[in-house]
Amino acid sequence: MNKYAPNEIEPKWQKYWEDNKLFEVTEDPSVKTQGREKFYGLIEFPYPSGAGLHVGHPRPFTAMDVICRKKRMEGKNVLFPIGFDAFGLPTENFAIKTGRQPAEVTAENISNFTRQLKMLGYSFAWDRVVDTTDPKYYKWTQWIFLQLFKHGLAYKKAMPINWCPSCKIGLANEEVVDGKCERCGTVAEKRNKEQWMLAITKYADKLLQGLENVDYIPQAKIQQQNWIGRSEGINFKHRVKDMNLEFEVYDSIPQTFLAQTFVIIAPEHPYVYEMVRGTEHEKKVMEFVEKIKKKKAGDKFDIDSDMEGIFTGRYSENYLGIGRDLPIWVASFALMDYGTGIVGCSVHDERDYKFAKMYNLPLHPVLFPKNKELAEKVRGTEIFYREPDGVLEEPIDFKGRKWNEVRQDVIEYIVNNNLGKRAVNYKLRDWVFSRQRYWGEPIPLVYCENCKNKKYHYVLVHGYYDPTNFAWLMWAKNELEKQGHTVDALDLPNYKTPNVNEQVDFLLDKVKIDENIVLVGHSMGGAVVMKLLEKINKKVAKVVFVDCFIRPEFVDRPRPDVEKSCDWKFDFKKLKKLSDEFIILADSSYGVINKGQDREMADLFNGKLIIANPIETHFRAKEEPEVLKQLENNGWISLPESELPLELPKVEKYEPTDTGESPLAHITDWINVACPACGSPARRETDTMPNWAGSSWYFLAYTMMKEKNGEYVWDRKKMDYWNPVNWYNGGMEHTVLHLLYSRFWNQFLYDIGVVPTSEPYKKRTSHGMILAADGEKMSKSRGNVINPDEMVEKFGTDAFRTYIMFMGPFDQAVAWDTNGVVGVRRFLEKVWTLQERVIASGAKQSQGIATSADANRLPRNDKLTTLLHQTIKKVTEDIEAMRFNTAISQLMILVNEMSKLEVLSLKSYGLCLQLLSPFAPHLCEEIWNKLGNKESISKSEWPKYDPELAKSDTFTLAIQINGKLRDTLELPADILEEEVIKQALELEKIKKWLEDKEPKKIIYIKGKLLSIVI
RNA sequence: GCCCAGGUGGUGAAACUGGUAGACACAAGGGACUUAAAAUCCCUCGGCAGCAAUGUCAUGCGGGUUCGAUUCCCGCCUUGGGCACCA
Repeated sequence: MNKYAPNEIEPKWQKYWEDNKLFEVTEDPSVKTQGREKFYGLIEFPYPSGAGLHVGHPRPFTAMDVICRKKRMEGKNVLFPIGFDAFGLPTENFAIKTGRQPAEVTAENISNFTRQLKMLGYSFAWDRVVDTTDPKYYKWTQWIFLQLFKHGLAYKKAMPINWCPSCKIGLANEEVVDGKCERCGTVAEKRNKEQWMLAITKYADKLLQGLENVDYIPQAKIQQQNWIGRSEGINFKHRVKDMNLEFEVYDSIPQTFLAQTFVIIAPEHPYVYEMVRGTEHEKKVMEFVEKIKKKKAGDKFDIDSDMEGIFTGRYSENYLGIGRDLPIWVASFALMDYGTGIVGCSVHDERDYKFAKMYNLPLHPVLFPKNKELAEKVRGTEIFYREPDGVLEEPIDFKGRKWNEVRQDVIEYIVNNNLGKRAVNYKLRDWVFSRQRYWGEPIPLVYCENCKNKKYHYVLVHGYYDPTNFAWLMWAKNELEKQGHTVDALDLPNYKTPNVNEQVDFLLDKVKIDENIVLVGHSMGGAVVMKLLEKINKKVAKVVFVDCFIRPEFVDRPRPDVEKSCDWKFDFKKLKKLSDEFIILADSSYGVINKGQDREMADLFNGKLIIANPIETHFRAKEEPEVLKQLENNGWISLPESELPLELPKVEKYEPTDTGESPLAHITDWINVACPACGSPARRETDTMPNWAGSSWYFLAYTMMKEKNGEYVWDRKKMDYWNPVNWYNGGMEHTVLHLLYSRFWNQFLYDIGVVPTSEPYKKRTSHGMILAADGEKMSKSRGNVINPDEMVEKFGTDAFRTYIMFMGPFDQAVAWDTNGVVGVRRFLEKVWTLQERVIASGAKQSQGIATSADANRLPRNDKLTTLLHQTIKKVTEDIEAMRFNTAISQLMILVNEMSKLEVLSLKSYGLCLQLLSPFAPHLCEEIWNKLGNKESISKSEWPKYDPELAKSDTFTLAIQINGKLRDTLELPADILEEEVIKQALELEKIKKWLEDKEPKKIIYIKGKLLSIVI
């Protein structure tokens, strides 16, 4: 027998796998995959840093490799891909320092990572490798962004960024240490900059609901839910005394509404100035506002310890009609972007309480009024009542009633009595998508002044029973006219008993239709717009449908007049060609038009679907800003899809410009382009996308068809076969943001019909970090990084992999211990040495080895057979549950037992190798081959255990007296309870402990324990 | 501060669903083989008391539920992850 030489056998088998394309897979059901279930295992693709792979990476990679190797042996068609998430700060900062091209550095890093990953023997489908910085890849990242833009989910907003006045560069949060620039130590400032935002908040509910049907580890689900932070509360209406000003106050704990004694408003709120303008309070209040704004802009602002406020001099008049006026304060801890930016305060909130104490504001510890109606409804009301102005010091006794029951009752009461209306709020904020950096995907948009200033003629068409002065039409007309457009918003004839054709003729008579027209229909007005278009058959600039329908089906009540108003037959093929832009605006509450018609219309027109939260159901309010937003043109024009990818141009300097724009702003040839819409001079967007972008859809890229030239083709058939991902493992540090962002993109892509499922990942698990030997995080600066190259060189890949799986529970952080690798290497040596005993058994090497079917033919009543079957069971179950450490310890127990035997059957040894092969694939391939098998062990069938053979025929009974272990007893497995008790009570030790006392109670846990109480 | 997850021998840890706490390894000590070393094999290995049998304490700390708690409940201490421009 040769010595175990991993450095010889490992490269040999890696080459064999690669040459034979063993882990490349096809999704063509007609070829190899017939009748086989697919399995898509995914790991978070690495960021190819210059430092190379460190031992933290292999933990999740090895885990998923073990799972995938096992699934393959179980007969699944397994896709296990790999790629590189290569855009981002570290490479860019390296480029700035060294003056090298980021693309060049990235290519080097990727090639080093590839070498290391191959060295570790992973069964990756290397033919599908992706690189987010490859223009062929980011073509689709840009394409997805354009879809988001076209569907109204990308918008610009002024947001503060960190800015170093000395380096003249925008800083990432990470680069600001103690409020100072990481590189030069200058105090960082905040600067306001227009940024592209993605409206992830519009998906808040979907992202929440989607969690119900996925199998994520509980922490991940909870973290996602908490991050989205949905709360259902009440918006209370307030009126400012002596002013014509009303506002709404959002309260997520409306149970306490009557205890409110003051109102606070966020310093940034525009109403603050309104309220104090021209009063004696103006100067002081506005100074305070400025001070807080500055404080908040700094890094150190702490919402709780920096609490302060100032009285505005204003009162909320006759609060909720109960005859009390509440003082209105501006306070540092009121947040503009949560709720309405105005908070009603009571003693029941810790912050409010602290604030009230600080400024000596009155407190009413009243939960409910002595209101007869409510008292009857909420049984036991009096127990919640306290005298006004008495400060509540002790907790409230709810006498068994649950907070939530009380809450629902109170909410109902408030709504029924018109004191406020239901409102939902989320903690989730929109996603800041712009980066003023070089090394990211360019945002494929162009800003065109000419398009922005272009004037249109708007035709606003109202619906059934909606005189124009009731809905938003007159308001929108006014707003659009202010912007210099011309508008027709006419009252249609006979709108109470409408005839669509009559209305169309009426409009044709009054309005000249040409390419400069924007048609806007509200509700039934949509039908008028469609019939009008059909009749004139001329192209218009834009068509907007505001909660329209193509069939008169209603959610709330039937409308026979509407049903009769036209034939409800439209030529969508023809209509579709009559404008380049169709916008379908739907009411998210679906209070009038049923869900589904919006999607259908968007499909029929190939239009942009926007699901909005109108101020009133069905957009009945006088002012609907979302409608106006869709009508306005902000000058941002998307590149035609055919011009993608928009490639990153090469630049000389990677530093941003002094103005805070990205380095791309230096390149005038690149920036100045002809507007794709009108041809006049326009400017490209110079911001790039964040690192999150490329990683928000990479799991789809793996399943896209990649052509010989590396071009990706969005092939639905292939995507439908592989998606969703069956099992996604990643770090806990990614369970909030990355997971949420990629779920958002996937849900959006599902909504526009280009991916098969709304949720991208069926199952999500997480691994713990590998720490350095000193228990600290591994980092270059600490100098405690362990390099896998060195480990593989010393101990071999198999020992390295097996140790990583053995070192501790997979989901917890563990410190690296090189000594531990020694122990595992010893174990593998033992496995290798066992070959001798197989040969000694007389088995011929040529005869081949056991398959799982043969396992049942192992001798019965043999201790090793029982252990072998127990091991098959345990290893199979443990891998599935990611309990790799105990799977390996079980294999160690098996191998220790085998080592004690003089002769080992070929069958037993073969089974042992199969079970070990996912962890130590090279070693097992080598021995498997030496034993005479022609095919790779990965092609063999995963062993199955026989439950009968896995059972032992005896067990050890533990005997407790008063909960303490006093003796044990070896008994046959099938013994009856009476016999157990009889035998136990006869034991000398037990007799001694009982001292002739009669047991009060005897509890028998079958096959385990007997508990005697005296 | 807020959200999430941990805390068991000298070390990494194990313990199914509330049922013998410390499996499997590492380190350490002792022994066998060897001229010697490496490798391998055997033994010991949570604390305290005891020659031993055995007893007793012990799963971050304090309480509770239970015949029985590392496991469930309440309070506290502590370590790690995330907190929106690191990825």
